[in-house]
Amino acid sequence: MSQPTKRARAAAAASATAEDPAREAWSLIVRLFQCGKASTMASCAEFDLSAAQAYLLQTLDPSKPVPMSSLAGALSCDASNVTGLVDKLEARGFVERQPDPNDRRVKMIALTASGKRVRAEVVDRLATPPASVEALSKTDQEDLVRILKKAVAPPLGRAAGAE
Amino acid sequence: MSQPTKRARAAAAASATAEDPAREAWSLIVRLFQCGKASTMASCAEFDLSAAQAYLLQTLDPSKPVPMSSLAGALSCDASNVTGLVDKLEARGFVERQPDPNDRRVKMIALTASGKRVRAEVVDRLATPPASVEALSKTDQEDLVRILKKAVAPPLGRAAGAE
DNA sequence: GATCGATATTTGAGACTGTCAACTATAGAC
DNA sequence: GTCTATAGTTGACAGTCTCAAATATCGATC
Repeated sequence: MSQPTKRARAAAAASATAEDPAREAWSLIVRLFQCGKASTMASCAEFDLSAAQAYLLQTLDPSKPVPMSSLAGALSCDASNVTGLVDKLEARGFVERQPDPNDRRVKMIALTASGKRVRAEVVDRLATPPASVEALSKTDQEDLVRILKKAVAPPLGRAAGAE
Repeated sequence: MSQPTKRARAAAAASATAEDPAREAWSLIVRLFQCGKASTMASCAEFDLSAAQAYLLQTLDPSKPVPMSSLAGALSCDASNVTGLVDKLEARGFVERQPDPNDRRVKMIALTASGKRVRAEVVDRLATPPASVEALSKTDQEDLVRILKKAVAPPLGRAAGAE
């Protein structure tokens, strides 16, 4: 802790620019997510779902089918990727492709009855936080929720107030 | 909101059990991370690195080589996976395998000079938060940092106070 | 110091994710 | 009707990741 040259530069980068709390917060969120990854994967495995499949399932609104293109948008991935994921979930009877009466090009993806059941379980299971989050004080947890709510976009169906 | 049966169950699961702030916080963190994923991938692409490669680079401590098994632990993935990632980074001259004088089985992964440079840039770039985080008030950002710091494990080298 | 069971790393096979480019079918405009 | 744009699918390919099997080395034991 004595040569400002290399040492300081490395330290500043390592701690992700301490002068900007937004950058630091983001780095911490990424790290936290990463440290929960193992448990997330394990949860998915319990349902014989890959992370991508589970996330797609989670993204679906049980009460409202969405076109595949919307899914591609929500998952920020290529449309052709969604085709493959839906194929697998459809093969297991969790989702089905429905025609859109207004546009015969689009296929609406809807959860089946069994899909809704599984989705509910998956969502519940994936919400299980790593121990380090559980260990925070109730106050910290509530503050976290309050702040994070401002920072996340609303899920697929809800357009900030619509229902 | 009238039939407690299906409706309530689905709603409770969908909002990630509002009664437990830890669960809700975790769900929000996952969502937030996901919404920053696209930008993260783009940042990695700028350096011609995959997300996994960038993350491995980021995990390395510029001042201290670590055995591959530690990396596997830190990335929570199989050791054989680390072999492949290190192969690619080594081919580009960012890391090198060094012998461990104490145990000839282990290979210590060290950043090269160019690897240290790239790592610093990558770390800096990946710390760039999505707009929604940037948009939070300074107070919220600082609270976030304060709380999140308690919830993340220290990085590879630092054993909670050692240096 | 030879042997045995554990550990670090590598290799190869195989599943899955994800991208791109090409294709089909349909929509909407002119 | 013809043209251009869009939704979804397909096939080729790169990358990640896991598992099981191999190799080298360690540490302890006889």
